[in-house]
Amino acid sequence: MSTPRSDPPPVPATQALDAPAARLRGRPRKALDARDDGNRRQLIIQSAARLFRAQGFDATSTRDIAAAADMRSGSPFYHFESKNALLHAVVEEGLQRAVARQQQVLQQLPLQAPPQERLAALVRHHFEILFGADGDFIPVMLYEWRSLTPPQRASIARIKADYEAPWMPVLQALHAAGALKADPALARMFIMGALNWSVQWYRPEGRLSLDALAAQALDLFIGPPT
Amino acid sequence: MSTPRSDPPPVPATQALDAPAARLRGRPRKALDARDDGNRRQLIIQSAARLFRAQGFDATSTRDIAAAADMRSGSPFYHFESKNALLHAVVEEGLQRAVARQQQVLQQLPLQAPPQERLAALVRHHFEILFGADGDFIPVMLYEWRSLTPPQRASIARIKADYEAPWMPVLQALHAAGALKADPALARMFIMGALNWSVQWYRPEGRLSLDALAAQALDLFIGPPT
DNA sequence: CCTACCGATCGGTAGG
DNA sequence: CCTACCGATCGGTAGG
Repeated sequence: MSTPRSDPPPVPATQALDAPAARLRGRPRKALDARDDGNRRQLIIQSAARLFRAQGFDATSTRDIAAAADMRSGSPFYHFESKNALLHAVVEEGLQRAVARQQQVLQQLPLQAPPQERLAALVRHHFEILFGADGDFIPVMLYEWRSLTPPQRASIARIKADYEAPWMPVLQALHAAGALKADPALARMFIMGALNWSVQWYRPEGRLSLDALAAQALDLFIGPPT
Repeated sequence: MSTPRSDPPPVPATQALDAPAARLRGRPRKALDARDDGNRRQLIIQSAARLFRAQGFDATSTRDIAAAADMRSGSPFYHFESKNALLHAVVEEGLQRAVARQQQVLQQLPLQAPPQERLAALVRHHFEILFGADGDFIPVMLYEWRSLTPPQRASIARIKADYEAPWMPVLQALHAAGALKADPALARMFIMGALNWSVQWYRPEGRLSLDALAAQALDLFIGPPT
Protein backbone atom coordinates (compact mmCIF):
# COMPACT_ATOMS: atom_id res chain seq x y z
CA MET A 1 0.00 0.00 0.00
CA SER A 2 3.00 2.30 0.07
CA THR A 3 3.62 4.99 -2.48
CA PRO A 4 6.13 4.00 -5.17
CA ARG A 5 9.61 5.33 -4.43
CA SER A 6 10.49 5.89 -8.08
CA ASP A 7 8.97 8.00 -10.82
CA PRO A 8 5.56 7.00 -12.13
CA PRO A 9 5.78 4.80 -15.19
CA PRO A 10 5.25 6.25 -18.66
CA VAL A 11 1.75 6.08 -20.02
CA PRO A 12 1.85 2.63 -21.70
CA ALA A 13 3.54 0.27 -19.23
CA THR A 14 2.91 -3.02 -20.98
CA GLN A 15 6.31 -4.56 -21.69
CA ALA A 16 9.11 -3.90 -19.29
CA LEU A 17 11.93 -5.33 -21.37
CA ASP A 18 13.32 -3.61 -24.38
CA ALA A 19 13.15 -6.65 -26.64
CA PRO A 20 14.52 -5.74 -30.10
CA ALA A 21 11.31 -6.71 -31.84
CA ALA A 22 9.32 -4.39 -29.56
CA ARG A 23 11.47 -1.34 -30.29
CA LEU A 24 9.00 0.35 -32.59
CA ARG A 25 6.10 -0.24 -30.22
CA GLY A 26 7.84 1.37 -27.26
CA ARG A 27 7.06 4.66 -25.60
CA PRO A 28 5.57 7.12 -28.11
CA ARG A 29 8.23 9.23 -29.82
CA LYS A 30 8.33 12.94 -29.28
CA ALA A 31 6.79 15.10 -31.94
CA LEU A 32 9.21 15.35 -34.80
CA ASP A 33 9.77 19.08 -34.49
CA ALA A 34 10.85 18.67 -30.89
CA ARG A 35 13.35 15.92 -31.56
CA ASP A 36 16.82 15.75 -33.07
CA ASP A 37 17.22 19.53 -32.91
CA GLY A 38 19.67 21.07 -30.51
CA ASN A 39 16.77 23.09 -29.16
CA ARG A 40 15.73 20.73 -26.36
CA ARG A 41 17.83 22.96 -24.18
CA GLN A 42 15.87 25.99 -25.31
CA LEU A 43 12.63 24.21 -24.54
CA ILE A 44 13.79 23.54 -21.00
CA ILE A 45 14.82 27.17 -20.52
CA GLN A 46 11.49 28.38 -21.85
CA SER A 47 9.51 26.03 -19.61
CA ALA A 48 11.59 26.87 -16.58
CA ALA A 49 11.14 30.60 -17.16
CA ARG A 50 7.38 30.24 -17.24
CA LEU A 51 7.24 28.08 -14.12
CA PHE A 52 9.79 30.12 -12.19
CA ARG A 53 7.76 33.23 -12.86
CA ALA A 54 4.40 31.68 -12.04
CA GLN A 55 5.40 29.78 -8.91
CA GLY A 56 8.83 30.97 -7.90
CA PHE A 57 12.17 29.18 -8.10
CA ASP A 58 11.92 27.26 -4.84
CA ALA A 59 8.34 26.21 -5.41
CA THR A 60 9.15 24.79 -8.83
CA SER A 61 10.61 21.30 -8.87
CA THR A 62 12.90 20.03 -11.56
CA ARG A 63 10.21 17.41 -12.12
CA ASP A 64 7.71 20.18 -12.95
CA ILE A 65 10.14 21.57 -15.48
CA ALA A 66 10.83 18.20 -17.01
CA ALA A 67 7.12 17.53 -17.39
CA ALA A 68 6.53 20.94 -18.97
CA ALA A 69 9.28 20.16 -21.46
CA ASP A 70 7.79 16.72 -22.09
CA MET A 71 10.69 14.85 -20.55
CA ARG A 72 11.23 12.44 -17.67
CA SER A 73 12.32 13.69 -14.32
CA GLY A 74 16.06 13.20 -14.62
CA SER A 75 16.52 14.57 -18.10
CA PRO A 76 16.97 18.28 -17.41
CA PHE A 77 20.22 17.30 -15.71
CA TYR A 78 21.54 16.06 -19.01
CA HIS A 79 21.41 19.68 -20.18
CA PHE A 80 22.12 21.55 -16.96
CA GLU A 81 24.45 20.83 -14.10
CA SER A 82 21.94 21.83 -11.46
CA LYS A 83 18.64 23.56 -10.90
CA ASN A 84 20.59 26.70 -10.08
CA ALA A 85 22.48 26.55 -13.34
CA LEU A 86 19.13 26.46 -15.08
CA LEU A 87 17.98 29.55 -13.23
CA HIS A 88 21.17 31.26 -14.26
CA ALA A 89 20.59 30.30 -17.88
CA VAL A 90 17.07 31.72 -17.79
CA VAL A 91 18.18 35.03 -16.34
CA GLU A 92 21.23 35.33 -18.56
CA GLU A 93 19.31 34.62 -21.71
CA GLY A 94 16.53 37.05 -20.81
CA LEU A 95 18.93 39.81 -19.97
CA GLN A 96 21.00 39.34 -23.11
CA ARG A 97 17.87 39.58 -25.23
CA ALA A 98 16.82 42.70 -23.35
CA VAL A 99 20.15 44.39 -23.95
CA ALA A 100 20.06 43.58 -27.65
CA ARG A 101 16.51 44.83 -28.10
CA GLN A 102 17.18 47.98 -26.14
CA GLN A 103 20.10 48.80 -28.38
CA GLN A 104 17.89 48.38 -31.43
CA VAL A 105 15.29 50.70 -29.94
CA LEU A 106 17.87 53.38 -29.26
CA GLN A 107 19.38 53.09 -32.73
CA GLN A 108 15.99 53.64 -34.32
CA LEU A 109 15.65 57.03 -32.67
CA PRO A 110 16.51 60.15 -34.69
CA LEU A 111 20.05 61.27 -34.06
CA GLN A 112 18.87 64.57 -32.65
CA ALA A 113 16.10 63.11 -30.53
CA PRO A 114 15.69 65.10 -27.29
CA PRO A 115 16.26 63.33 -23.97
CA GLN A 116 12.52 63.32 -23.26
CA GLU A 117 12.01 61.20 -26.33
CA ARG A 118 14.93 58.95 -25.42
CA LEU A 119 13.60 58.33 -21.93
CA ALA A 120 10.17 57.62 -23.38
CA ALA A 121 11.68 54.99 -25.65
CA LEU A 122 13.62 53.40 -22.78
CA VAL A 123 10.57 53.29 -20.53
CA ARG A 124 8.29 51.97 -23.22
CA HIS A 125 10.78 49.27 -24.10
CA HIS A 126 11.25 48.33 -20.46
CA PHE A 127 7.53 47.66 -20.12
CA GLU A 128 7.75 45.61 -23.27
CA ILE A 129 10.45 43.51 -21.63
CA LEU A 130 8.32 43.03 -18.54
CA PHE A 131 4.99 42.28 -20.19
CA GLY A 132 5.73 41.44 -23.82
CA ALA A 133 5.86 38.15 -25.69
CA ASP A 134 8.58 36.36 -23.77
CA GLY A 135 8.10 38.44 -20.69
CA ASP A 136 8.91 35.75 -18.15
CA PHE A 137 12.69 36.02 -18.12
CA ILE A 138 13.25 39.45 -16.60
CA PRO A 139 10.57 39.08 -13.92
CA VAL A 140 12.34 35.88 -12.92
CA MET A 141 15.51 37.90 -12.49
CA LEU A 142 13.69 40.53 -10.45
CA TYR A 143 12.05 37.99 -8.17
CA GLU A 144 14.78 35.41 -7.86
CA TRP A 145 17.95 37.44 -7.57
CA ARG A 146 18.36 36.03 -4.10
CA SER A 147 18.32 32.46 -5.42
CA LEU A 148 21.38 33.01 -7.60
CA THR A 149 24.73 32.07 -6.12
CA PRO A 150 27.19 34.94 -5.59
CA PRO A 151 29.28 34.03 -8.68
CA GLN A 152 26.08 33.83 -10.73
CA ARG A 153 25.03 37.22 -9.45
CA ALA A 154 28.34 38.70 -10.46
CA SER A 155 27.98 37.24 -13.94
CA ILE A 156 24.47 38.64 -14.31
CA ALA A 157 25.39 41.99 -12.81
CA ARG A 158 27.80 42.57 -15.69
CA ILE A 159 25.06 42.19 -18.29
CA LYS A 160 22.69 44.21 -16.13
CA ALA A 161 25.20 47.06 -16.19
CA ASP A 162 25.07 47.00 -20.00
CA TYR A 163 21.31 47.31 -19.83
CA GLU A 164 21.36 50.18 -17.40
CA ALA A 165 24.22 52.16 -18.90
CA PRO A 166 22.25 53.98 -21.63
CA TRP A 167 19.85 55.40 -19.04
CA MET A 168 22.42 57.59 -17.32
CA PRO A 169 23.30 60.08 -20.07
CA VAL A 170 19.62 60.53 -20.80
CA LEU A 171 18.82 61.25 -17.16
CA GLN A 172 21.79 63.57 -16.88
CA ALA A 173 20.63 65.53 -19.91
CA LEU A 174 17.14 65.82 -18.43
CA HIS A 175 18.58 66.96 -15.14
CA ALA A 176 20.71 69.59 -16.87
CA ALA A 177 17.66 70.78 -18.77
CA GLY A 178 15.69 71.10 -15.52
CA ALA A 179 13.14 68.46 -16.46
CA LEU A 180 14.37 66.00 -13.87
CA LYS A 181 14.51 67.39 -10.36
CA ALA A 182 16.36 64.59 -8.54
CA ASP A 183 19.94 63.44 -8.66
CA PRO A 184 20.25 61.36 -11.86
CA ALA A 185 21.89 58.35 -10.22
CA LEU A 186 19.24 58.09 -7.53
CA ALA A 187 16.52 58.95 -10.02
CA ARG A 188 17.59 55.95 -12.05
CA MET A 189 17.15 53.65 -9.07
CA PHE A 190 13.74 55.08 -8.19
CA ILE A 191 12.53 55.05 -11.78
CA MET A 192 13.58 51.49 -12.47
CA GLY A 193 12.04 50.49 -9.16
CA ALA A 194 8.75 52.11 -10.08
CA LEU A 195 8.77 50.31 -13.43
CA ASN A 196 9.89 46.96 -12.07
CA TRP A 197 7.33 47.02 -9.30
CA SER A 198 4.59 47.19 -11.89
CA VAL A 199 4.89 43.43 -12.37
CA GLN A 200 3.20 43.23 -8.98
CA TRP A 201 0.04 45.03 -10.01
CA TYR A 202 -0.20 45.78 -13.73
CA ARG A 203 -2.18 43.31 -15.84
CA PRO A 204 -1.61 43.60 -19.61
CA GLU A 205 -5.06 42.18 -20.30
CA GLY A 206 -6.73 45.05 -18.44
CA ARG A 207 -7.96 48.40 -19.71
CA LEU A 208 -4.70 50.29 -19.47
CA SER A 209 -2.41 49.83 -22.47
CA LEU A 210 1.34 49.61 -22.21
CA ASP A 211 1.55 52.93 -24.08
CA ALA A 212 -0.72 54.63 -21.56
CA LEU A 213 1.19 53.09 -18.70
CA ALA A 214 4.47 54.41 -20.08
CA ALA A 215 2.98 57.86 -20.67
CA GLN A 216 1.81 58.08 -17.07
CA ALA A 217 5.19 57.05 -15.76
CA LEU A 218 6.84 59.76 -17.83
CA ASP A 219 4.33 62.32 -16.60
CA LEU A 220 5.27 61.44 -13.07
CA PHE A 221 9.03 61.66 -13.54
CA ILE A 222 9.53 64.51 -16.00
CA GLY A 223 6.06 65.93 -16.62
CA PRO A 224 3.96 65.77 -19.78
CA PRO A 225 5.66 66.15 -23.19
CA THR A 226 5.88 69.75 -24.33
CA MET B 1 26.99 4.60 9.59
CA SER B 2 23.75 6.16 8.47
CA THR B 3 22.65 9.64 9.41
CA PRO B 4 20.22 9.70 12.34
CA ARG B 5 16.62 9.98 11.22
CA SER B 6 15.51 12.05 14.21
CA ASP B 7 16.58 15.40 15.55
CA PRO B 8 20.03 15.66 17.07
CA PRO B 9 20.01 15.13 20.82
CA PRO B 10 20.17 18.09 23.18
CA VAL B 11 23.61 19.04 24.40
CA PRO B 12 23.83 16.83 27.52
CA ALA B 13 22.51 13.39 26.54
CA THR B 14 23.47 11.45 29.60
CA GLN B 15 20.30 10.04 31.10
CA ALA B 16 17.45 9.18 28.80
CA LEU B 17 14.76 8.61 31.43
CA ASP B 18 13.10 11.40 33.27
CA ALA B 19 13.55 9.89 36.73
CA PRO B 20 11.96 12.20 39.31
CA ALA B 21 15.21 12.61 41.21
CA ALA B 22 16.95 13.75 38.04
CA ARG B 23 14.47 16.49 37.26
CA LEU B 24 16.61 19.37 38.36
CA ARG B 25 19.66 18.07 36.50
CA GLY B 26 17.84 17.84 33.18
CA ARG B 27 18.29 19.96 30.09
CA PRO B 28 19.35 23.50 31.02
CA ARG B 29 16.40 25.80 31.59
CA LYS B 30 15.80 28.73 29.28
CA ALA B 31 16.97 32.13 30.47
CA LEU B 32 14.47 33.42 32.96
CA ASP B 33 13.36 36.41 30.92
CA ALA B 34 12.42 34.16 28.03
CA ARG B 35 10.40 31.72 30.07
CA ASP B 36 6.96 31.75 31.69
CA ASP B 37 5.87 34.81 29.73
CA GLY B 38 3.28 34.51 27.03
CA ASN B 39 5.82 36.05 24.69
CA ARG B 40 7.32 32.85 23.33
CA ARG B 41 4.97 33.39 20.43
CA GLN B 42 6.38 36.86 19.88
CA LEU B 43 9.88 35.46 19.91
CA ILE B 44 8.98 33.00 17.19
CA ILE B 45 7.42 35.73 15.06
CA GLN B 46 10.45 37.93 15.51
CA SER B 47 12.87 35.13 14.60
CA ALA B 48 10.79 34.08 11.63
CA ALA B 49 10.64 37.64 10.32
CA ARG B 50 14.40 37.97 10.41
CA LEU B 51 14.99 34.62 8.72
CA PHE B 52 12.24 35.06 6.14
CA ARG B 53 13.72 38.38 5.15
CA ALA B 54 17.31 37.18 5.04
CA GLN B 55 16.76 33.87 3.25
CA GLY B 56 13.22 33.86 1.94
CA PHE B 57 10.21 31.90 3.11
CA ASP B 58 10.88 28.71 1.17
CA ALA B 59 14.56 28.65 2.03
CA THR B 60 13.84 28.95 5.75
CA SER B 61 12.95 25.72 7.51
CA THR B 62 10.78 25.57 10.57
CA ARG B 63 13.83 24.00 12.21
CA ASP B 64 15.83 27.17 11.51
CA ILE B 65 13.11 29.21 13.15
CA ALA B 66 12.90 26.92 16.14
CA ALA B 67 16.65 27.12 16.64
CA ALA B 68 16.64 30.90 16.36
CA ALA B 69 13.95 31.00 19.02
CA ASP B 70 15.94 28.55 21.17
CA MET B 71 13.43 25.75 20.84
CA ARG B 72 13.39 22.20 19.49
CA SER B 73 12.24 21.49 16.00
CA GLY B 74 8.61 20.65 16.66
CA SER B 75 7.83 23.42 19.08
CA PRO B 76 6.81 26.22 16.70
CA PHE B 77 3.83 24.04 15.83
CA TYR B 78 2.59 24.36 19.37
CA HIS B 79 2.11 28.08 18.66
CA PHE B 80 1.24 28.03 14.96
CA GLU B 81 -0.84 25.67 12.89
CA SER B 82 1.58 25.64 10.00
CA LYS B 83 4.58 27.38 8.54
CA ASN B 84 2.20 29.39 6.39
CA ALA B 85 0.22 30.54 9.39
CA LEU B 86 3.48 31.81 10.83
CA LEU B 87 4.19 33.78 7.68
CA HIS B 88 0.74 35.26 7.88
CA ALA B 89 1.32 36.26 11.48
CA VAL B 90 4.57 37.98 10.58
CA VAL B 91 3.00 39.97 7.77
CA GLU B 92 -0.14 40.81 9.69
CA GLU B 93 1.74 42.03 12.70
CA GLY B 94 4.15 44.11 10.64
CA LEU B 95 1.37 45.72 8.68
CA GLN B 96 -0.71 46.51 11.74
CA ARG B 97 2.25 48.22 13.34
CA ALA B 98 2.86 50.17 10.15
CA VAL B 99 -0.72 51.38 10.00
CA ALA B 100 -0.64 52.48 13.63
CA ARG B 101 2.64 54.34 13.27
CA GLN B 102 1.57 56.01 10.06
CA GLN B 103 -1.55 57.34 11.77
CA GLN B 104 0.59 58.79 14.53
CA VAL B 105 2.84 60.48 12.00
CA LEU B 106 -0.10 62.07 10.23
CA GLN B 107 -1.67 63.23 13.48
CA GLN B 108 1.51 65.00 14.46
CA LEU B 109 1.36 67.19 11.35
CA PRO B 110 -0.06 70.71 11.66
CA LEU B 111 -3.70 70.83 10.72
CA GLN B 112 -2.99 73.19 7.86
CA ALA B 113 0.05 71.33 6.57
CA PRO B 114 0.27 71.57 2.76
CA PRO B 115 0.11 68.33 0.74
CA GLN B 116 3.84 68.58 -0.03
CA GLU B 117 4.55 68.32 3.66
CA ARG B 118 2.07 65.48 4.06
CA LEU B 119 3.62 63.48 1.26
CA ALA B 120 7.05 64.11 2.73
CA ALA B 121 5.87 62.68 6.03
CA LEU B 122 4.35 59.64 4.37
CA VAL B 123 7.46 58.93 2.32
CA ARG B 124 9.81 59.44 5.23
CA HIS B 125 7.73 57.15 7.39
CA HIS B 126 7.57 54.52 4.68
CA PHE B 127 11.35 54.37 4.55
CA GLU B 128 11.34 54.07 8.30
CA ILE B 129 9.08 51.05 7.98
CA LEU B 130 11.37 49.48 5.42
CA PHE B 131 14.71 50.15 7.09
CA GLY B 132 13.96 51.06 10.71
CA ALA B 133 14.30 49.11 13.93
CA ASP B 134 11.99 46.20 13.23
CA GLY B 135 12.24 46.58 9.49
CA ASP B 136 11.96 42.91 8.59
CA PHE B 137 8.21 42.53 8.61
CA ILE B 138 7.18 44.67 5.66
CA PRO B 139 9.96 43.50 3.36
CA VAL B 140 8.77 39.97 4.11
CA MET B 141 5.35 41.01 2.91
CA LEU B 142 6.80 42.58 -0.23
CA TYR B 143 8.91 39.56 -1.07
CA GLU B 144 6.64 36.74 0.01
CA TRP B 145 3.18 37.87 -1.07
CA ARG B 146 3.16 34.91 -3.42
CA SER B 147 3.71 32.48 -0.56
CA LEU B 148 0.51 33.52 1.21
CA THR B 149 -2.60 31.47 0.53
CA PRO B 150 -5.46 33.30 -1.21
CA PRO B 151 -7.48 33.67 2.02
CA GLN B 152 -4.38 34.99 3.78
CA ARG B 153 -3.82 37.46 0.98
CA ALA B 154 -7.37 38.71 1.29
CA SER B 155 -6.92 39.18 5.01
CA ILE B 156 -3.69 41.12 4.52
CA ALA B 157 -5.06 43.14 1.64
CA ARG B 158 -7.64 44.65 3.97
CA ILE B 159 -4.99 46.01 6.32
CA LYS B 160 -2.89 47.09 3.36
CA ALA B 161 -5.81 49.18 2.14
CA ASP B 162 -5.83 50.97 5.48
CA TYR B 163 -2.18 51.75 5.04
CA GLU B 164 -2.56 53.05 1.52
CA ALA B 165 -5.76 55.01 1.99
CA PRO B 166 -4.22 58.21 3.42
CA TRP B 167 -1.98 58.58 0.38
CA MET B 168 -4.79 59.23 -2.08
CA PRO B 169 -6.16 62.56 -0.81
CA VAL B 170 -2.61 63.87 -0.56
CA LEU B 171 -1.79 62.88 -4.11
CA GLN B 172 -5.09 64.29 -5.37
CA ALA B 173 -4.38 67.62 -3.71
CA LEU B 174 -0.94 67.69 -5.27
CA HIS B 175 -2.39 66.87 -8.66
CA ALA B 176 -4.98 69.62 -8.32
CA ALA B 177 -2.24 72.05 -7.36
CA GLY B 178 -0.22 71.09 -10.43
CA ALA B 179 2.68 69.66 -8.44
CA LEU B 180 1.97 66.07 -9.47
CA LYS B 181 1.75 65.57 -13.21
CA ALA B 182 0.45 62.00 -13.38
CA ASP B 183 -2.91 60.49 -12.57
CA PRO B 184 -3.02 60.19 -8.76
CA ALA B 185 -4.09 56.55 -8.67
CA LEU B 186 -1.32 55.45 -11.01
CA ALA B 187 1.12 57.81 -9.36
CA ARG B 188 0.46 56.04 -6.09
CA MET B 189 1.39 52.70 -7.62
CA PHE B 190 4.54 54.03 -9.22
CA ILE B 191 5.60 55.92 -6.11
CA MET B 192 5.09 53.02 -3.75
CA GLY B 193 6.91 50.82 -6.24
CA ALA B 194 9.86 53.17 -6.33
CA LEU B 195 9.99 53.22 -2.55
CA ASN B 196 9.47 49.51 -2.07
CA TRP B 197 12.09 48.63 -4.63
CA SER B 198 14.67 50.45 -2.55
CA VAL B 199 14.95 47.39 -0.31
CA GLN B 200 16.77 45.85 -3.26
CA TRP B 201 19.56 48.39 -3.35
CA TYR B 202 19.55 50.88 -0.46
CA ARG B 203 21.80 50.08 2.49
CA PRO B 204 21.03 52.04 5.66
CA GLU B 205 24.63 51.70 6.83
CA GLY B 206 25.90 53.54 3.74
CA ARG B 207 26.55 57.25 3.21
CA LEU B 208 23.04 58.25 2.22
CA SER B 209 20.74 58.93 5.16
CA LEU B 210 17.08 58.03 5.19
CA ASP B 211 16.27 61.74 5.23
CA ALA B 212 18.34 62.37 2.13
CA LEU B 213 16.82 59.35 0.43
CA ALA B 214 13.32 60.64 1.14
CA ALA B 215 14.22 64.14 -0.05
CA GLN B 216 15.49 62.78 -3.36
CA ALA B 217 12.37 60.73 -3.89
CA LEU B 218 10.22 63.80 -3.31
CA ASP B 219 12.34 65.82 -5.72
CA LEU B 220 11.70 63.21 -8.35
CA PHE B 221 7.94 63.03 -7.89
CA ILE B 222 6.90 66.59 -7.09
CA GLY B 223 10.05 68.66 -7.37
CA PRO B 224 12.03 70.35 -4.62
CA PRO B 225 10.17 72.07 -1.76
CA THR B 226 9.35 75.69 -2.47
C1' DC C 1 17.70 11.24 -22.94
C1' DC C 2 15.31 7.43 -19.85
C1' DT C 3 15.28 4.05 -15.78
C1' DA C 4 15.55 3.35 -11.30
C1' DC C 5 17.12 4.89 -7.50
C1' DC C 6 19.65 7.35 -3.28
C1' DG C 7 20.30 10.40 0.58
C1' DA C 8 18.83 14.39 2.61
C1' DT C 9 15.55 17.51 4.13
C1' DC C 10 11.27 19.13 5.26
C1' DG C 11 6.54 20.12 7.34
C1' DG C 12 4.04 18.19 10.53
C1' DT C 13 2.22 15.05 14.47
C1' DA C 14 1.16 11.66 18.57
C1' DG C 15 1.97 11.35 23.02
C1' DG C 16 3.61 12.88 27.01
C1' DC D 1 7.02 22.70 25.00
C1' DC D 2 10.08 18.29 23.97
C1' DT D 3 10.79 13.40 22.04
C1' DA D 4 10.82 10.63 18.46
C1' DC D 5 9.17 9.87 14.44
C1' DC D 6 6.46 9.59 9.66
C1' DG D 7 5.48 10.27 4.86
C1' DA D 8 6.40 12.97 1.11
C1' DT D 9 9.21 15.45 -1.86
C1' DC D 10 13.22 16.96 -3.80
C1' DG D 11 17.82 17.57 -6.29
C1' DG D 12 20.71 14.76 -8.27
C1' DT D 13 23.16 10.43 -10.27
C1' DA D 14 24.93 5.70 -12.28
C1' DG D 15 24.37 3.16 -15.97
C1' DG D 16 22.67 2.30 -20.14
